[in-house]
Formats: sequence, C-alpha cells, structure tokens
Amino acid sequence: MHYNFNEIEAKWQKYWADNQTFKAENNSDKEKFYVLDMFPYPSGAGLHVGHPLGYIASDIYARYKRHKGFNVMHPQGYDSFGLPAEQYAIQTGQHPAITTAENIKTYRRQLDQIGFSFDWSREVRTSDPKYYKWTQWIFIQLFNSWYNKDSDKAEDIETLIATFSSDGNANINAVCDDDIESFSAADWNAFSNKEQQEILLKYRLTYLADTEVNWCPSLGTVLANDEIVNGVSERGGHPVIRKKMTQWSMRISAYAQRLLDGLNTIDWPQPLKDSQTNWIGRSQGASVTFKVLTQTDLPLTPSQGGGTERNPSGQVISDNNQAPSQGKGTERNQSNQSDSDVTVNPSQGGGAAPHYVTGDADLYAMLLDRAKEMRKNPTAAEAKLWEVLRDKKLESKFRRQHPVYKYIPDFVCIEKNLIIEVDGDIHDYQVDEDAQRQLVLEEKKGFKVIRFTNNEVLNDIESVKQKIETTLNSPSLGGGRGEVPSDAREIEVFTTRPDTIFGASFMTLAPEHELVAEITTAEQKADVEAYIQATAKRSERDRMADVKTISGAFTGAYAEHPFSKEPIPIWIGDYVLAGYGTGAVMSVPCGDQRDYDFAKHFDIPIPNIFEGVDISEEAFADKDNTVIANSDFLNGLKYKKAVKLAIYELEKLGQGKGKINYRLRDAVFSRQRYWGEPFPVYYDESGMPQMLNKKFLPLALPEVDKYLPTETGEPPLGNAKKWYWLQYGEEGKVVSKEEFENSSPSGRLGGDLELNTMPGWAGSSQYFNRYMDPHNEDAIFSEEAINYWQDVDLYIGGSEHATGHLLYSRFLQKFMFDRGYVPKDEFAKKLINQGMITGTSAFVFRLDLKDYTDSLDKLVQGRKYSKEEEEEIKKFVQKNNNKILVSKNLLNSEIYPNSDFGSGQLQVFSNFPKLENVLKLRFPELKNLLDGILISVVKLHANVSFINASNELDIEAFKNWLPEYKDAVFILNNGEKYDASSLPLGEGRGGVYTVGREVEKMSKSKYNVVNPDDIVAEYGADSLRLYEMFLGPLEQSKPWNTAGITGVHGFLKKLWKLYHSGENGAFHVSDSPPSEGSGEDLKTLHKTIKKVEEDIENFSFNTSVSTFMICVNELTAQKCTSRAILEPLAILVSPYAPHIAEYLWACLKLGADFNMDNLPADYKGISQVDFPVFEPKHLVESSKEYPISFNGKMRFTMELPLDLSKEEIEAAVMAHEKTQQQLQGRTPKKVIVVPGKIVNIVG
RNA sequence: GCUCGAGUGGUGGAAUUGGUAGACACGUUGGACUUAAAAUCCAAUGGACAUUAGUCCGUAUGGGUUCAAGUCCCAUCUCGAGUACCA
Repeated sequence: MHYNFNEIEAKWQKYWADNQTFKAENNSDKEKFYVLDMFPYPSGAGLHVGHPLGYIASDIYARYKRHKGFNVMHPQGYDSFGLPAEQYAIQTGQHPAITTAENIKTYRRQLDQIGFSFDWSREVRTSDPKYYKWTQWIFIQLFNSWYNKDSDKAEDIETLIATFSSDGNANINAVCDDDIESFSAADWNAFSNKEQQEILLKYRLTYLADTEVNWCPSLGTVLANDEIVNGVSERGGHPVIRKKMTQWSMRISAYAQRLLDGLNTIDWPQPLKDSQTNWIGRSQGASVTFKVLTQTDLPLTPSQGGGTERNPSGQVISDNNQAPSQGKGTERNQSNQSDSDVTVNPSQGGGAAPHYVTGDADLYAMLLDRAKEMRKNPTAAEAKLWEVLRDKKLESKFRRQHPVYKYIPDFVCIEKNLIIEVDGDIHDYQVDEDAQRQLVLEEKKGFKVIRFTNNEVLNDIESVKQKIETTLNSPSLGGGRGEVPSDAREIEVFTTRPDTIFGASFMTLAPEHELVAEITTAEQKADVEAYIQATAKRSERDRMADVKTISGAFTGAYAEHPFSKEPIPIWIGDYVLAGYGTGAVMSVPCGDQRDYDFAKHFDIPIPNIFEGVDISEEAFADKDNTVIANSDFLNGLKYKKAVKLAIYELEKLGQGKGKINYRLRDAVFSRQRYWGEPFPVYYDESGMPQMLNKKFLPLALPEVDKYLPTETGEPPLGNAKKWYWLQYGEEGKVVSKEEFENSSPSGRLGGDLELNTMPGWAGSSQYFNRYMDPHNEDAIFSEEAINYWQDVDLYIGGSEHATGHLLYSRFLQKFMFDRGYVPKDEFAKKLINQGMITGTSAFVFRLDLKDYTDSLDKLVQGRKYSKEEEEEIKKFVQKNNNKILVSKNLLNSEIYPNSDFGSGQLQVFSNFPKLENVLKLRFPELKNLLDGILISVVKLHANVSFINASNELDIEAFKNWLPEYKDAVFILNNGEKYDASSLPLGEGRGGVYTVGREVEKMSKSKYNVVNPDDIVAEYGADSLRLYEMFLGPLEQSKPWNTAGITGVHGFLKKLWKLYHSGENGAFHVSDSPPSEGSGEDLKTLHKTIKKVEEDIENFSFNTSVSTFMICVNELTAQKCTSRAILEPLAILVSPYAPHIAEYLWACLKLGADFNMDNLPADYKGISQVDFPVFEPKHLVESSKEYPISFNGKMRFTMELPLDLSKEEIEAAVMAHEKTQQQLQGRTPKKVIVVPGKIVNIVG
C-alpha cells in the first residue's frame, strides 16, 4: 500500500465531523483549556498559505492539550461585518449578506480540508442577528454605566442618578465630559427630564457628542485613530480630514491606567505590549496655569519695534524700549488693574472687545466717564464693601462701578455673572426703576442680582460677606458669560519637566487654541491670522511630512511667569498640537529641542538653567544628568527633587499640580456604513437618544435600495424605507415614517432610529466570551459557562491588531468585569503573534531595445554607421523589442536596471558581460552593430506556479499565460535560444530558463500567491501543516517557497514506510518487545518525546518537525517494527499530522483491513489517547564523546565513561596520543575539565 | 527622531543555562535504478589552501570579559516592526 493522503485525509475529516470529535462540553471533570484563533474576515479572495499558519499552530497546541487530558475548547467563527462586502454591494448591488455567506462557504471548505480540530458547533458570525443582538446589548450596558473614579470602576448609571438626587454632583468623582456645571440635589430634581438626560449623557460610558473626527470623504465614513496610517486611511489609502460630527463615542480613556497596569498581568509579546503602552501614552508631569497679562499689566512695550507705544485708550504707557523678557518686572497692582480695565474703549481697540467689556457699545464712552466719576466718590457703604470684594478676597474677581449693558451696577463679578447692589437712601424713590433694571439684567443678560442696604453693609459686613460667598458658590449661578469661560485669561499647559519652569522664556499655543483670537493684539492680528490660515490649509499629511520647517507667529500677548512674575511672550506654532494635552506648552528652549529650534529661529532668548551644560548648539534634554541652576529655589537640585519641589510650590500658588496625561482618546464608535451592527437606539421627540429594551433585540439591519449615502448626505441606513421605532407599552416594532406619523401619539414611544452603524471592532470585542455559550438566547452567556471557561488560555493572531481589536477587547473585558458579568478582567492569559508568510516572487528578464544610432551619445563615442547598418539595426529593434527574455544567470550581476536605466548599453554590458557574448553569438547579424542599440533589462513578475523547485520556468505555461510573449525568444542559461521556430525539435538543447526570485508580500498583483487548495491536492493537508510549521519560528516572518515542501512530504512517506515494512509495502508491526534490534529504539523514542513535549510547550513547532525527521530516520535505520515504539510515535505525530496519525492508529488498533464505515462502537480515535510519558531512564548514557579543545578550539573527540572523575578524565586525555601531538612537547598551563561537557587544554 | 526586534552557508533555519557552529530540510553536484522521465536510494556540500593526513579563516563590523563567546558587555553599521512635532 502506498501513502494515499487524499483518500485518508478526506475519510478522517468526515469521521471527525460525523462524530463531533472535537466538540467541547461546558461541564467536565477535566481541567479546561481554551485555545483561540483570531477569527477571520471572510474575504472574497479566500485563503492563501499565509492565513492558516496561526490556525495550524493553535490546532497543534489544542490537540496536544487534549492528549494531555484537558477539556479543550477550540472554536472558530467569522468577523463577517466589514467594508469589502459593502464596497462590492455598492459596485454590484449584491446584498453584503449574500457575498458574505458565499465567502464563508469558501473559507469553511478551505479550513475543513486542512483538518483543524475546531468545535464548529460553537461557530459565531458577527453579522448574524442572533450574534449581534449581544453586541447591541453590550452597547446598552455601556450606555447605562458611568465610571466612578473613587471606586475606580464602571457602575450602573442608577447609582449616579441616586447620588444626583440626594447630593447633587459636587462630590461625584467621575470620568466625564469636562464642561459639566455643578448642581445641587434640589437643582437636579428641578431639572426637566431632558435636562437630566443631557447631563447623564456627559457621564455615560458611551455617549453622543460633537467630536472632531477623522472624516474620509472617499470612503464616506469616519475612521478611528488606529484605522489611519500615515495620515491616510488604512484601507485604500484615501486622504482623511478633520471634521466635527455628532458621533457615538466610547469613554475608553477612563480605563487608560488600568489598561496599562493590566499589561503586567498577561503573557503577551513585548512588542505588542510596547505598542499598547505607546498608544495609551502615559506621561507624568504637571499642569501649570499661566496668567495672561493684559496690555496695561505690562510695564514695558511688547513689540520688537522701537519708539513709544500707546495702549488702545491712547494713554502713553511707556517709552521704555527694552524687550520684555530682559526687563525687570514691576510690581503689579491689582486694584489699579481693575480700574484701568474699564479704560479700554472697545470702539478703538481694533479687535473684538475683551470679554470684560460688558457695557453697551454705543453708550460705552458715556458710561465709562460716569463710572470713573462714581468710583472717585464712593459712598461709605460702597467703600466698605469694596474693601471686602477687591483683590479677589472672596476668590472671585469683582469690578466696581463697571458698565453692564446700559447700567453701571455697584459691583460685578463677570466670571460668575453676579451683580451686587448697595441701595442707599438716595435710591428709595427709585424702587420701580431698580426693579426694572434688575429684570433686564437678570432676564436678558443672565446676571444674578443681590441687593444689600447701606445699613447691612455698614453694620453687619460679616453676614453680607457670607451671603455673597454662599451665592458665589451656588451652582445655580451661571458659569460666566456664555462662550467666554471663567478662566479665559489663563493658559493651562501640561509639562513633563516642571523642574525647568525657570527656563521657560516663551509660551507656544497651537494655532487652533481657543484663546488665540482673544489675546492677539491689534498689531499682531494680521500676522497671526495669516499664520492660522496657512496652517489650516496644510493637510495633516503635509504637516506630518514637513516637521523640519519651523514656523509660528507672535500674538503680541504676554503671560506671567508663575514664580518670577516676568512677562513671557505668547507665540503660536504648529509644532504644538491642539489635540494633545491642553494644546499649549510652556517653552523651555534650553531643555527641549523643538523649543530650542523655535527660539533660535525667532530670536527668542534661551536662558540656561542647567549647571555646567553647554547649550550653545542644542538643547539639553537628559533628565538623569540634570542639575538645575538660575532657578531661584530649585538651584542645585537634581531632576527628581526639582520636579517635586516645583509642583509643591505651584500648588501653593494655586497655579499648578502634578498631573498624568494620556495620549489615548475616547474611541469614536459611529460609522456611516451599511454593513455593520445597527445601534439599538432611537431618538425621541426631544431628540434625546433612547435605548431599546433588551427584549426588542436584535434590532435587525434594514433593507436598503442602495448602499451609498443618501442625497442629503446621511449614512446608507437613511435609504431604508422602514427605519422608525414605534412602541406602545410592551409592543414595539420597526416601521416606516408614514406608519409612525399616522400612529396615535397617545402612549407612543419611539422616533427615528440611529442611522450610523457600529465599527468593525464592535463585534470582535467580546466574541471570545460568546463562544462559551453561543446559542444562549437569554443572555450573552450563562454564568455557568463563563465561570467554567473563565478566559482564553492561548490566543493566536496577527500583530496588526495591537492597538485596535486587542485594546478595545481588553477595555470591554474590564468593563464587563466591573459590571460583574465576567470573572476575569483580562480576557487572554497568553497571546502569540504569528509572523507573516511572505511570497517568493519570480521574475523573468526582458530586454528593451532602442535604436541608438540617432543618439547624441553615438557621436560622443565616435562610431558611425552606414545606411545599411542603420537599416539593419532599425529592423532588429523593431522585430525584437520586448521580445527577448534572458535567463537570470546571464545577468551575473545583482543590479537589474529597470527601463528607466538610460545611461547606455556600455554600462549594461559592463554589468552583464555574459549577456553581451551570448547576444553576439545568437544574433550574428548584430555582431558589429550591438553598440547601436540601447538595451535595458526589465524585471517582469512571472506566476510562481510556473516555477519548479530549481527556479526553472515552464516556458510554455508562461507563454500561454501571457500571449504577448508567444513569439518571444527565450535565451536559456546555457546561452541557447528557445523560440517558436526552434520547436518542437529545438528545445534549447538541454538548457533551462532560470528566473530571478525575490521575497515580497504575498499579493495577487505580484503573482506570488499560493493557494492552500493546490498544496493540499498535491501533497496533502498533513504535508501543508508540517511544512508551515517547518518554515521557521512561529512569530517570525518568513518566505514561502513551495519547492521546500518535498522535504516534509518525503518525511511523511518515510513515516508511512516505517509502519508498512511488510511485503509489497503492507502494514506491519511486530509485538516483540523493543530494543531487540540495535537496542537504540527506546532511546530514540524517548529523546523524541522529551524534545517534542518541550517544543510544543515553548511553541517551537519548527524544531519538533526536525525532531520527527531525525526520529524516523533513526528508527528506519534501526529497522524498527516494534508496536511499543510505533504506537507512541503515532501519538507524538498526531497533533502535527493528524490524518496519517489517525489512519496509522486505526491500523495499529484494528489491523490494516479495518472498515472505515463500520468501526467498532467503542473505537477511540487517536485524539482521545494520552500523550506518551517521557522516561528519563531510557536516555541514561554510560559514556560521552568528549570534545577536546586546545585554547578553546576543538581538535578531536574521545569517548570516555561518564562516571570518571575530573582527574581521571584529565589523565585519560593527557595520555591520548593526539593530545601529545597537539602539545608538541609543551606543558599545558591549565586543563579545564567540565565532566559531561568538554575538556579544554590551555597552554 | 524615538521604542522594540533581528543580522549565522546558495536558501529556510538549528545551536533552551557561554562548552563540538551550521542540526533538520531545500537547492546544487556526483552516483545507482530506468529506453527516458518522475519517483526512490546512496554520497558530497561554509570558505581557502592541501586534497592522503592536515592547516588556516569563519555567526554584520570593531573592541572587551572568559580556560572557552553566535550566545555576555561596549561602540558602530545594516535591515525589519511599531510610533511619530506627545511638550
């Protein structure tokens, strides 16, 4: 019998399927083991040989673990939502579900024929409504959760609502939007339902927000950060722009620290952990608040120009021409500042009025004059109260007699929208007018007005003060005047180097920073606006590509250094990114190269604050060797201490605190696609999003006529005729717009459904848990199932998912853990990234010919051709251009010039002298004319299926494939011609055409894709499995070369022969005890058991294939036929080559004539047999072949018993004749003896 | 630029803790069998000199530690992956 792999493999695959051999039970006495592959996206192209690599590795491991007595779950499924099926739908109109189903069928067939031990009863498909029901359910759970920083976990939104209604939000420590105003319990309870919903949305873990997103116009959808590579879309490479859209987002940033910490608890590849760490991007430092100085705060002229400057009010403020950063700061006078603020007249200011100008513009000048008058003559009560309010004594800044609208109230706190009036006697007759004025201020201008009488102020200032304080702290007080935040005149920066704060000689804001317009002075306005426009024009990509160019603009504004109180200029520059930190930096040119370059470029001073460091050439960024100087209280300190002290001092000033910043942003969760999970969300009458009740899930994807966005630019679901939610009580359904509008409003719930769908990672972030109980219709999985299977023990997949799928899955696992659904907060204990299998492209080499007789170079070379010669050349070129293909060995150079190579034939031939000779030989008419032709060599991909193991081209197949070369001339490696005319007798006289080979990514366009179907048909699944493992280490990227498969295929044949040593290759094993032959067979077996076991545990599958080969070679040489050896061997091999192992096992157990269709009822396949146990006693050696080296160089070996002592070994070695020969009479200085290892003689 | 990983025959790759470098294969060359091919089997195969013995050189390069270095340390070069003005 010969090894008929096709028949064997088909039969046993059927046997496994029929018997559900690999079905895993959810309750078992055995220990569980969960082996998982990243489920594939079923693409139309089907599998190539690179795809199964990881599946084969995991399958070997799963089978091995079954042999080791584990209850192994090894499921498989499909990540079947996604773009390609949708693009195909757009092009052809075929529903993505149909495309997907077809592709899955192909995948399944291809997977089945490789013999995986998948438990297909657990298959999931993300696009199956029964599956995405639970994806929608998870979304609802996220919506109904918030992140409590105090307990450091996600909690039910109800706990938040309970706290709101009992205590307001003052003491809530949550991860939430940053624009939340504080409110009391009373406020909360007084809010309308809509207001409450709006507030809750700012806390939910998935929330609807206007976010700046990466919009890809070509794809018509937004992309997550991890879907963008080098500024263009990962799929298709389309440009991406920033755009504001209302989108669902996931508050993954809440988990930044835990995602980081969790990495220490899992056995994942370091590069993958590194890239997650990088992606999360934690940096520790401080946030520092800089006050922006107003014009009048500045003692000195801000601009570089000379001469006297005027402030906008026309008042001469300085004739001092010193640059501000060099000048001394003068003491600032707070009360002066307050007063002088109002002297700014907006009508002359040039730009937008400063935010504190609240007076009516038309009346402003008049009001201002009156206000000034009034300030000079305060009443006693006003003066007394001013003493309490001025200089921020109550934390909030008050202004007195400050014009507001048409009035001049006594005291105003603009930041808090609070007006304080002191009613003197004089006002008594004015009650009506005051009431009117209050109404206007409160209703129209949004101020709160509180009044005190003169008496109250004069007699009980304490209670007045208290009342003002209470009012100031009341959350009902507005947060300031609309668009201008209360801290508008402060700039917050994040820095990792607070120790270098005294080196900050300027500040830089991102051009997009919200304060830029506000602080820019009139003189600088033009500059700044021009710069902002210039940066806005540049695409993300340009900005990234061009990081060398330094650009920026001065705003004219200054900030106050928190410690030195010096004014420092505020610049804008596009090297500061709006999206990171606060979009502003304190620039320390001496300690940061970018700041340094910027300062150099714009001639900004670079103060040196490092001891003994030269910064004349570049910045000094080395933290470890830092000693701070010129920095007041930080002088002489090292980095760590200086950081601590700087933060401490900043905290004392209230201008900073230690802070940890993360790069990780919340994940945008909406996609404007059709082929994805619909959100279980409708929008009610007030426009607020509402979740569908769980019992209405799944909300199935609607049918649409076309898969493109609607004419109004809405996502494809906008095309659906029925996409309204209509619900009365317990009954709900999806209806058309008409049906909804015609339904009775009484008791009706519902509204239009969400038009976006979920992104690709939605369905893949918990699928590993769904496998545990995939058919459960009441829950995502049962408690019993999750508690039994717990988590994935081994996860194998590609590293390209490092910052996408794998990060989101960890995030969702932690969320599920917080909410008590899963027992583990990391879903996969161990993860391995399989490497990519690259293709080995094949090339033929075409000669491109060009008539060279007219060329200028010809004259330079001084060669002249006769008319006849020129004719001859022209004729030849015309006939043979692009028609001559030469064998690789004629191009005996590593340089293959392409068609652009134009420096003349001389260089071509100096590179390829062999080619020149051959051409002269084969085309005798050209013998003296070759100089007249410009020849360049062009590489062409040839389909790898035409290439044999020796890199020889099947010329006829190639010609059939590319008919344009039907009449081409092939010049073979022996210099012979092979062309249409030389057929059929010519045949190139034994020559062959050798192709060039290069490793490239496997791709259709490179014609180097190898289909596993072909391999399986020709060599069998077991050969494919073995060869994929044999190629090299699992994690490593390595090239596929089909030729090499003969090695492992030959091994399988040898293995077969070992069991078929009978007459005519009949199956034969002997029951005689082992070691009857050479006595070495047990040693061979146990050596193999040991090595294979170690290899599998270490995922070193390539070396165990070698081990099998060695084992079979040895047993063959030993003529082993012993059942005691061959049975364990079959088990050892079975994880790798399960089909042949199953067959041999059946022969061993039932005899070679067993009937596949009628196996004994109690027959157990090889997969259910225990793994052989390694017994060290078989490997005990009595002697060792010692390498004897001299000065570390091995010279010869000698066999010595292992039980010799060091001294005995030394004596034996020294006595050896070869030792004496090596020493040539010298006496060794030293003899190193390592028993059982080596002897080294020094001297 | 930064972070990580890797450089070993013609090729894929072995060498788990420093201890016989190149296991196991592919390819190549020679041979056997065959009308021939395929298949199979045998032998050789890091390089150089010698070709009988043997000698020297060899794990990207240059240093170092050690009785002994592919393996450990330092520097340099090259390639790959990730990331990128992250303050």
